[in-house]
Amino acid sequence: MSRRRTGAAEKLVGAAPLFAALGDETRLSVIARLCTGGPQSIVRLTSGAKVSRQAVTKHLQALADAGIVRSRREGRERIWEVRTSRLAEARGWLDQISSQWDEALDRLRALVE
Amino acid sequence: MSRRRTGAAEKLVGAAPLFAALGDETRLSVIARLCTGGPQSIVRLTSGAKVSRQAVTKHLQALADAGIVRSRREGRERIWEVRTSRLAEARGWLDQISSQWDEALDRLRALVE
DNA sequence: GCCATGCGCAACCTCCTGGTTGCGTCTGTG
DNA sequence: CACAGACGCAACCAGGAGGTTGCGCATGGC
Repeated sequence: MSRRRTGAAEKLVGAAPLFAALGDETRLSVIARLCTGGPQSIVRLTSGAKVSRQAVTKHLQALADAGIVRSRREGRERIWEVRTSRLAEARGWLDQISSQWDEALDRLRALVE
Repeated sequence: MSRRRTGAAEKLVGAAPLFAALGDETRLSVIARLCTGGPQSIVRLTSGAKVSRQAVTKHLQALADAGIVRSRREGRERIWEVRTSRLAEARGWLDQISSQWDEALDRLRALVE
C-alpha cells in the first residue's frame, strides 16, 4: 500500500501534460464551446473566437495530444469531440493529491499525540 | 439553471491559471514531496530536487498565486502546505465540463429521435 | 468542370516561462 | 557579537508556447 502510494507519487509528474493542456484560456474556451455546442468542426469552433482558425487548430492538436479531445474526418470537415474519460483521470490525480496530503497530516497528528 | 450553466461555461476560462499551475512537472514533484512529507520548508523541499532552491521558490510562489499552496513564517523558515480546497475547485471544473458535454450529447440524441 | 469551402503545412515572430547565479537580509545560536 | 543557516530580490539567459500569415490540397455542390 505504501509502495503503491510512493510509486503513484512519482508517477504524478506524468500528469503534467494533462493539466498543462487545460491551463490555457483559449483552450478552455474551445472546450466550453464544444460542451455547449456538441461535436463540431474547426471553422464552427473558430467563428466568434478571438483567435485565428490556425490558432484553434493548434489548440485542438494540443488537447488531442493530451488525450482530452478526439477528432474524426467527416467529408471535408473534421469533427472534434471531448473525451470525458481523460478528464476523469485528471480528477483521479487531484483526488490522490488531496488524500495523500490528508494522510500526511494524520501521520503528523499521530506523532504529536 | 441553464442561465447558471451558460455563465459557468464563460467563467470556465478563469480556471486556466489553476490548471496551468498544475501543468508543470517540477511543480507536481514539489506537490508530491509535500504530500509525502507533510508541511515543510523550502530547503527541505529542495533537497533531492533536480533544480535549485530559487527554482523551487519560484514554483512555490506560482502555486501560491494559484491558491494551491499556502505558507507561513516559522522562525527563519517558511513552512509550505497544500490547500486541498483549491484542488476541490479544480475537480469541480472538471465535473462541470464532463456533465455539460454529456448533456450536449443528450440534446443531440434527442434531436435525432 | 469549376469554384467555394474546410483543412493542413510551414515559416516566422514575440513574449512568457523555467532556470541559474550572485548578493543582500533576517534570524537563531554558541 | 559573530557566524551560519534559511530565505528574498534582481538580473540574466535559453527555449518553447501562442499567434499570425501565406500557400497548397482535397472535397462537395452547382
